[in-house]
Amino acid sequence: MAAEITLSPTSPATAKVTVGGKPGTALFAGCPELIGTPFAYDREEEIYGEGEEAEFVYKVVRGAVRTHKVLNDGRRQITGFHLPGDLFGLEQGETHRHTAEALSDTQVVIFKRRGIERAAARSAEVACQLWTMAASGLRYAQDHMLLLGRRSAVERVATFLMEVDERLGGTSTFALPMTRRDIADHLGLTIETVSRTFSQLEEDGALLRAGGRQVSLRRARLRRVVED
Amino acid sequence: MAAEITLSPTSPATAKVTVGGKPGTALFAGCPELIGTPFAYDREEEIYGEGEEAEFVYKVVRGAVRTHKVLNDGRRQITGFHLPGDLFGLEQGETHRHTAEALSDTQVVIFKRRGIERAAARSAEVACQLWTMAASGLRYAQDHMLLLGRRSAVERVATFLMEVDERLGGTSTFALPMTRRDIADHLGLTIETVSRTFSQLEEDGALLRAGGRQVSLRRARLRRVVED
DNA sequence: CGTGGTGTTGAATTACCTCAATAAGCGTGG
DNA sequence: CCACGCTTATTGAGGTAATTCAACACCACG
Repeated sequence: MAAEITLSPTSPATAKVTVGGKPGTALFAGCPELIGTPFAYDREEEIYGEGEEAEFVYKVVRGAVRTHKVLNDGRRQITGFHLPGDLFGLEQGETHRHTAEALSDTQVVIFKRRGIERAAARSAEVACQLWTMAASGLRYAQDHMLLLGRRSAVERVATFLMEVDERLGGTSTFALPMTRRDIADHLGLTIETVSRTFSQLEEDGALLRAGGRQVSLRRARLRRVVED
Repeated sequence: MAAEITLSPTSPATAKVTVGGKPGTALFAGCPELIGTPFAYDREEEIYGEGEEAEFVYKVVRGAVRTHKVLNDGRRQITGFHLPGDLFGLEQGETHRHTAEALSDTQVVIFKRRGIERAAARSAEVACQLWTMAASGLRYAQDHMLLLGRRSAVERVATFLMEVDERLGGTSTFALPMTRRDIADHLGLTIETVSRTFSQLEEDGALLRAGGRQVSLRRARLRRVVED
């Protein structure tokens, strides 16, 4: 499980890439020195561990990543899933506050944190972008606090499915990139409860399943489950 | 409960104050135009509501504030308590994403959000401070996600007590500034469970109580309850 | 002294968990 | 293409931590 792999991101990939964000809003705009290096991880490979020095910042190109925290007895809380286009691993402070692992074979582009910080110290525009990213992470975390603190199992799962759908393009038919365990550890439930809840939602006609991961949502019904 | 009070913070308090943060790290340093206006709220008074335009940013001077989110059926999650020295209400985006209310009679200093944003657009230093604040909020929220998703009632209450103690100065004897309901709604529990857990912790010798709010912690014991 | 808000305690209920068995995917190699 | 083994997912039965409902105690304040 804990694949102890030492990254040496300085050696590989010679092709450097300047990386923009979503069309229009280039990431770290106007900072030519902030170029990213492509990098890849295998399924279940650790990208960085909690407590390690935060040397890099990552942007998902293909695949998916989870970040989590663990208690010493193994209880785990997944704080976020990161899909193509998402940035993760951006800390201020010297160390990572959680662990990141690839859900599947994943390509990322990495940036040196120091470089970003130096750019932010000079450019108000870059610094504002960092603020924006932290703020949107904060919004997500606060919404999730409400979910974890006050919502029932069905509500959690329904909310989660709609969220993933949206982030995957909103086609309402897709393959979940994560296991039941990952979902459970994100929603503060057990795998069994997640599984049962999927079954229940299917019975209620709120979704269709094909082979575990593949789902097709009836969004209106799901929305009625969450109702707020 | 929902005291609908219209604030007109433009009219009152003539005494303007420039406000620094913790000693050494002045808040919005080097920005003389960012001065705060003192303002006060009564116990249980709403400071701003979810969805309202985010016109001001607030810094607690005396008293205490809670910020929360609600579901339409009334379930509530308190996302944070704000004690003297803390900043709250800082959004990026036009509207507040939660409601803020005074726990007790509270004095704050308010800043115009636009002013701060304008300063950030010009000064990398100010922008970096905004990033820092958002990032520390994010760290808190992520720790709290772990608590809400994976910890038992005793662990939640014990963690909470140690946190409040620390933020109040770490004397381990203090009066909780919030009700059982507030604590419950912060920890994702019911008032009864919080109450029972206090009793249990007292039996276990992890704390002493005097009249509901007043507590005296045996920190070593509490730490053993949380254990990690 | 009442009165209303706040906190505690008890008894019964329940949503979710734990333990355990079975089934369904899925990659590998014959 | 099927058999095999391994991982992942589903389902059932029983247990439990936390909730719900309800009664009572405690102040603070008129």
